[in-house]
Amino acid sequence: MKFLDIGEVVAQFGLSASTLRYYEEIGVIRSVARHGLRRQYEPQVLTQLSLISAGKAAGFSLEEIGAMFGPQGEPQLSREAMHNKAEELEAQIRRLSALARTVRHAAECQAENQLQCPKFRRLLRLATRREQHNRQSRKTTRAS
Amino acid sequence: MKFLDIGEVVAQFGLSASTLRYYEEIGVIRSVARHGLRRQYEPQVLTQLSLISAGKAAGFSLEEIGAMFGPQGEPQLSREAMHNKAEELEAQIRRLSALARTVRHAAECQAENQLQCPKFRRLLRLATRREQHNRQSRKTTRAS
DNA sequence: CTGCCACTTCAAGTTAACTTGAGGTCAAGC
DNA sequence: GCTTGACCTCAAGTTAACTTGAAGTGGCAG
Repeated sequence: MKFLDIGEVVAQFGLSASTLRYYEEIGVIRSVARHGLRRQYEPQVLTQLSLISAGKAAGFSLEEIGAMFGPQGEPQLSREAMHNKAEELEAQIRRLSALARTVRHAAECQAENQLQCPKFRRLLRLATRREQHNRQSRKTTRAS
Repeated sequence: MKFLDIGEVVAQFGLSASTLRYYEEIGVIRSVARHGLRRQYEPQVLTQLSLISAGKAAGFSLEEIGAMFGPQGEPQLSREAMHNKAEELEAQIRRLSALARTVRHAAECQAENQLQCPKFRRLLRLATRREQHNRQSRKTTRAS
């Protein structure tokens, strides 16, 4: 088994070394050994970092993401939990799609002020509907 | 013209009063008058808050969002800028869709450890591709 | 006219997600 | 065997986005 030095992970994935150490400190990734002082990572960690980065882009906090992995770094979610996550993602996608349509319309709309355009307002209402239950209301600490 | 008290905005939109004051302080919304000490908002502000909340859900910072409004609170983006925003949103949507598909697959996949499943890894690579140019690399301050 | 209470300001605190800096370690190449 | 440089630790700093708390103000119901 060939392990990866932190520098190799940095080179291959593009996050800074301090970020990787931070991720390890809060438990979202782990190193499997030391070479002298130096952390050694399994090549798997690159896949895991992809997962983390995708999760972050989807609006999950590192804490939430960390909870999705088992002690050995394997994704550990029940089928039901995963279906739930997929639901959340799809809801988020619907909202973003509505927003994208809204922005497209605004770009083409003739009204000099978009807030006056009824179609814009209707689209906007759609884009914002049912947002209460997502990142916004949880903890109210930052949202997104 | 009927103006809204901060409490009415809170009641109708669901953000806290301190958040509204904060938004005003950093310039993403504005109040148009005072009644005694009390801020008075135009009803328009509700639409604007929808826009802000949608933008946040899409991963824009309040600073970026603030830059999308003119001094009177009207959305002020060139057609080109709006098309660009729409592109960004659609790229984000594609990534989220790939992620959602990945999660769905993981939920149904028979492999006991998803990281071993080749389809999962391929989906994951798709979900993460070309992510460099988004929120991640800007300022590196928080990402997501 | 009095009191209440929904607002106000301003300073300081909080949380997540990192970064920075100072000072230390150690394997590998010369 | 010495130096070098890539790593290490630990504490403290930073930024965005808010929240909290203390102390004050003023319209309006009674």
